[in-house]
This record gives sequence, C-alpha cells and structure tokens, in this order.
Amino acid sequence: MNKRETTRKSRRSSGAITLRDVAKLAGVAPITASRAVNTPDQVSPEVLKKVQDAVQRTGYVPNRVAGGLASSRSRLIAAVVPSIVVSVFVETIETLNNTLFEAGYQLMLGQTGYSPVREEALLEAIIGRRPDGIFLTGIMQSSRGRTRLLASGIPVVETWDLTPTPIDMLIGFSHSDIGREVANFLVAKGRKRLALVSAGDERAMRRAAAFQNTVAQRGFREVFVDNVGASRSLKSGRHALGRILSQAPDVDAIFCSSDLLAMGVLTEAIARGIPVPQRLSIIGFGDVPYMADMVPSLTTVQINGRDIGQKAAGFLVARAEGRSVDAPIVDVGFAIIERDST
Amino acid sequence: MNKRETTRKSRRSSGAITLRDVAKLAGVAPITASRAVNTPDQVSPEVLKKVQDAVQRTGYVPNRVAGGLASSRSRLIAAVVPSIVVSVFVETIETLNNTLFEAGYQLMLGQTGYSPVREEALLEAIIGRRPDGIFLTGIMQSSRGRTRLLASGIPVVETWDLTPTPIDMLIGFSHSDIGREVANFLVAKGRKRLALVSAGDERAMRRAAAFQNTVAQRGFREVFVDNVGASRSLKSGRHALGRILSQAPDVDAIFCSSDLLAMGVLTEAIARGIPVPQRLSIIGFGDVPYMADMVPSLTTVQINGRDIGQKAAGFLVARAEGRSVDAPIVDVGFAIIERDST
DNA sequence: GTATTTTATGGTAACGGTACCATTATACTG
DNA sequence: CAGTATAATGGTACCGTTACCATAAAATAC
Repeated sequence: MNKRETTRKSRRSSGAITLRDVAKLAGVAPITASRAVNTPDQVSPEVLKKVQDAVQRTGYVPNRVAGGLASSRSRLIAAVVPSIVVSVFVETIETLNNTLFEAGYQLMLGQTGYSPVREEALLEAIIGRRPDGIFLTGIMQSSRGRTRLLASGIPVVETWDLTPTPIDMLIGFSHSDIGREVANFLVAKGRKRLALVSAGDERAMRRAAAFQNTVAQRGFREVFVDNVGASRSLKSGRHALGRILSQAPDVDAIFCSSDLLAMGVLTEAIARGIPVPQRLSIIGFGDVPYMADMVPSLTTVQINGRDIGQKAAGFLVARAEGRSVDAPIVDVGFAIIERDST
Repeated sequence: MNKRETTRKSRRSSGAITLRDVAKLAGVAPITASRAVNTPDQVSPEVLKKVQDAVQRTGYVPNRVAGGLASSRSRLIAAVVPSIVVSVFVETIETLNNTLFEAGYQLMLGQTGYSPVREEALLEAIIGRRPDGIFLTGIMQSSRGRTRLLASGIPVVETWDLTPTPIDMLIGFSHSDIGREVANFLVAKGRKRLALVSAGDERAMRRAAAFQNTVAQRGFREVFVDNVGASRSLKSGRHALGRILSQAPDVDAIFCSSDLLAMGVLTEAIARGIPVPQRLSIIGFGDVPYMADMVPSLTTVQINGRDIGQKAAGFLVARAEGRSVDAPIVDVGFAIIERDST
C-alpha cells in the first residue's frame, strides 16, 4: 500500500518540496503551515517558528501555480506592448514592472510588433493564464478583442491614448491635442512651411492629422508629409530629411513622430550644414532620456511614461485586491519641452 | 442536493467557462474534450467537430494555470535582466520573447536594477511560479542563487558572459577578450594615451581590467579611468569627458563601457570643438542600432544580442520539451565595428 | 472465425495549494 | 460562574486541468 503510494507519487509529482512536507516536519496541518507562510499573524508564535524553521530546513518555495488555481488569484499582470525596442515605451514598462514587483506581482510581457494577428493570438495566450490584470499599450481597437477582454472579467487598463469608450480603466493623453499644440507652437515661433515625418501607426497618424488640420485652419500652406511606415530608425529620419529637402526645399519646421526619427532628421541637417534651429526647426515626440543632452538639444513632446506605468500598476493592483479605483480614467497630459532645436 | 452543488460552485468557482462545460455541451467526457483541444489527432473527426463547436459557442479559453499544475508544465519562461532601459539588452529580450511566443511560451520579465537584494527576491518569485526555463542576463554570482536554481531543477541559461562553471546552459562572450582586443585595436591605430569611461557593474569592470592590463603589458602609460558608477546616461558621458580633459588633457583615445556613454563623450567632444577622430578616438560597446548612422558614426564593439535571444529561446524550449541540447555552451563572440569615430 | 493489435473514449485520482466550515481552548462579559 | 466572544488549529472539499489506467469497438493478423 505504502509502496503503491510512493510509486504513484513519483509518477506525477514534480518531486519538489510541498507545503505538506513542511507541515509534516513542523508537526502541524498543511492549512496551518499555509497560514504561517501567508498570514503569519493568524498563528501562534510557537507554530510560526516551527514552520519557519521547517521552511528554512527544506528550502520550501511556495508553488504559486497551485496557489493561484486554488484562490483564483495568479498575482500575475500581463502587459501588451507593440515593441520594447521602441524606446518610448521602455520606461513605462520598467516602472510598471518595478511597481508591480514591490506589490508582490510578476509581469508577463507580450509584444504585438504592431500586428493585429499577433495581438489576437497574444490575447488568447494571456487570458489563458488568468492574470489578475492586463495592461494595454494603446486602445484595443479590434472589437473581437474588446469582447474577449470584457468577457474574461479581468481588470484592464488601456494606456497611452484617450477614448470615450474604454474597456475598463484608462490612463493616457490626447494625440490630436498634441498634433494641434505642436502646430500652434511652430506657428507661434514664426514657422510658415511645415512638414511631418510620421510613422504609419494609428496614433502617429492621429497626431499627424490634427497637425495638418490645425495648419490648414490657420491658413498656412499644406503640410508636406513624409510617411516612413514601420521603419522608425534614425536612418529613416535621415532619409526623410533628404526627401523633404529635394521635394519641398522651403520647409522650415518638421514635426517627427518619434524622438529617434527627429534625431535622424537633426543628424542629417547637421551633416548637410543646415543651421538648426535658424533655418530648420525640429521637434520630436517622446522625450527619450538623452534628448536633453545632445547638441543641439532636441525640442520634443514629453510624455511622462513612468507616471503612466506607476499609475497603471496602482490601478491594477487595487482592482486585483478587490479595492475599487476612484478615478479610473486619467488624462496625464503632455508638455512641449522647448530646447535648442526650435 | 443539486442546489447545494450550485451554491458550492458559486462560492469557489471563478465563474468562467471550463472544460467541463464544453464537454457537457459537446456530449463527451472532459478528458475527451481536453484531447480534442490539445491533441486533435487523437480524437475522431466527429468528436473533434462537436468539441470545436462547443468551444466556439461558449468562448472557452483553456485555463493554463490548472493545466500547468496538472502537467507540471507552465509554458512560462522567466527572464532576469538588470534593466530594460539599458538598451543593449532590449534586442535580446525582444527576440527571446518573440521566439518563445512562436513556440507557445510566454515570457515573465524580472528586473534586478543591478541590485543583488532585488535579484534574490526576484529569484524566489520566479521559482515559485515554476517556469519551464529561466533566462539570466550574466552569470549568477551569488552562491545562494546558484544553489537555489540548481535545487529547483529548472533549466537555466546564463547569457552575456562566459564562465567555466555555468549552472546549466550558457550563451555568451568573453568580456576580458573584449577589453584586450579594444586595447590592441586602439594601439594599432597609433593611440598612445588611453582612457576608460566605465560603469560600475562587474562585467564592465572586467572589460576595463583587461583593457588596462593589455595597455600596461604593451608598455604604454597607465590608462586614465573615469568610473561613472550607476549613471549610464549620455549626460554622464559628457561629464566624464570634461573630467578627462581637465585631469589628463593628453588622452587621445577613450573606450566607453556603453554606446550611450560613448555618445555622450562624442557629443561633448563636438561641443568643445575637439576633432574626432583626429585628436580623439572614441569607441563604445553594444552597437545599439542607431550608432551606425550618427555623424560621426561610432566605432563600437558589436554583440549579436538577437542571436543570443534566439539561441537561448531555442535551448530553453528544447529542454522544456524534454529534448537535450547538443552544445549547451556557446561563445557567440563579438566584433569591433570600425566606423568614423576612431 | 478467433486471436491480437490498434483506436477512441472514459473513469478516477492526482497536481499543490486555499476557501470554507467546524472544533477546541482561551479570554472576556455581566 | 455561566454565557459568549475570540483566537488558534484542523478537516474536507475543491480550483480546472491532465496522467494513468481501463474498457469497448474497430481493424488487422493468422
């Protein structure tokens, strides 16, 4: 009988130390050991000590998978990002991750590569893991995705954008406001012939559209648009300026959809001996850390990515722990940081 | 009786659709439904169709937590990184993540912030999640950590470094070789008065030490060392050059422990009108994507981070699926990419 | 036509914890 | 001092899935 039991065990068990082993060693029931580990103030000091000793001696590490299944709380938060190579998201993710870790949560990272198909598959994989919360970069556009998330009942925070119809919580800012404000800013600086270097993603396009509209409304010449599609590199910024100069040589200000593109435009301008900002104003987006210390330093739209990450972590943890979030829709705004390139 | 059952259920259950629900709807046993979902070729076409219909109708998403517990396979891989803001690691993580996702695995991300205390806590959290594999950036230095990992029995791949005593698998390159080769490279270029701008982490220090030794062995003057500690920003690179110029004005070549620091040094040099590379050679480390397209373009030590990520994913998945890895210790090497800054 | 393998399906018992309820010992109340 | 609240501990069932074994039906072998 005993033998059979042992055989059984060796077939299925992972062989690791379990709470049962710890409890046996400490001479208490498994449930008591569980309490000693998780809610120490619910057990007597003697029992606590015995269990802690047993944990030490055995090197027991609680199995969060089992715990998660039993309690329906995985202590896992999933984050969906287009790409972590796109540096503008990195600080948000880092802060999100760190804040979650402090609160006892782990981060599961998924990258869509800006692909809807990928996003769909990712969502399925994420929901299957039953995380306690989901962080989305941007608004979930696909209605299938929205339905899925809603049906899952998992707290969701959409970020990095605003919408009147969020799935659940929302921490973002208005891309069209940015487009408008940047246009106004450049016009106020006396610029007359404006251009855009824009990536092809939806949010960048929204900034671009607002920029164009504002320029048109104020009666200036049509904005020259160079769309670099998915190539967000410094090099594509350089090439973009090349095209602008040959097709619209009188352009005197360029709004780029990322700091890296702006840095490319700036680099090309310097290489061609075009004085910045005298002949050409350049403004980026994102305020990646090192932009302030370049020469010339880059004027850009600052987004407080760390703030977004921290707030999102706070929201998700609160909801995971059954607390409600007072103001679950937050506009964190943006700021145009004026430096030497305009 | 039935009532009681229902009551019970509502107390504990998460309320989500389970495999049992799907099975009931399809008119088969739960285990058969499980097979239809996971190993479709083990069931008859009719049953397969019935189950797939039921899945569609219910919107069933398998609970991987429960599956993981039952099968001791979480399909989760954990990655430990110092920081994702340090751009040199980002491509590795991205490729690791993407490759894992293709194979049906999710990535759990942990950041140590270069802190051993943090690393310890992180390890505990990771092991508790019973991932199928662990990716480490660098070698696990702490012997407690090594013991823990070994005891956990989880496949581990250490990366970004070499050691004669890896915990398990290893994909890296030699930091001392880099220090030596860069010194030789600069000397071959005719440089005589060398300096280092180094971050305080262990691997950077190892590159620095080898660099210094080589310079000493070849009979050149002692290397001027500027240690920037934990501040790896462009700005600290700029400040570092300031200090070097005031304390060792005859320095004619600088090896920086990261591309970002090198970019800072380069920026400061340009700002001060110091001709690069005529009066000053600058070489970085990492080959962050945009370094090639700056003016002047930056000479640097190229590490194939994507290759490391892809290989690591391959190794970990193989081991997770019970296959063995032929050559689990790989030196991916490095290359000095000569550009305009030397 | 019987013996033997293969295929398809199902029953049952884990996996390693925690929720829920029950029980006992102890402290407090009036 | 009985009656009641509180604290500490334990028993049991269950979380949602899969491993393992058993069984029945169909296919193949001889």
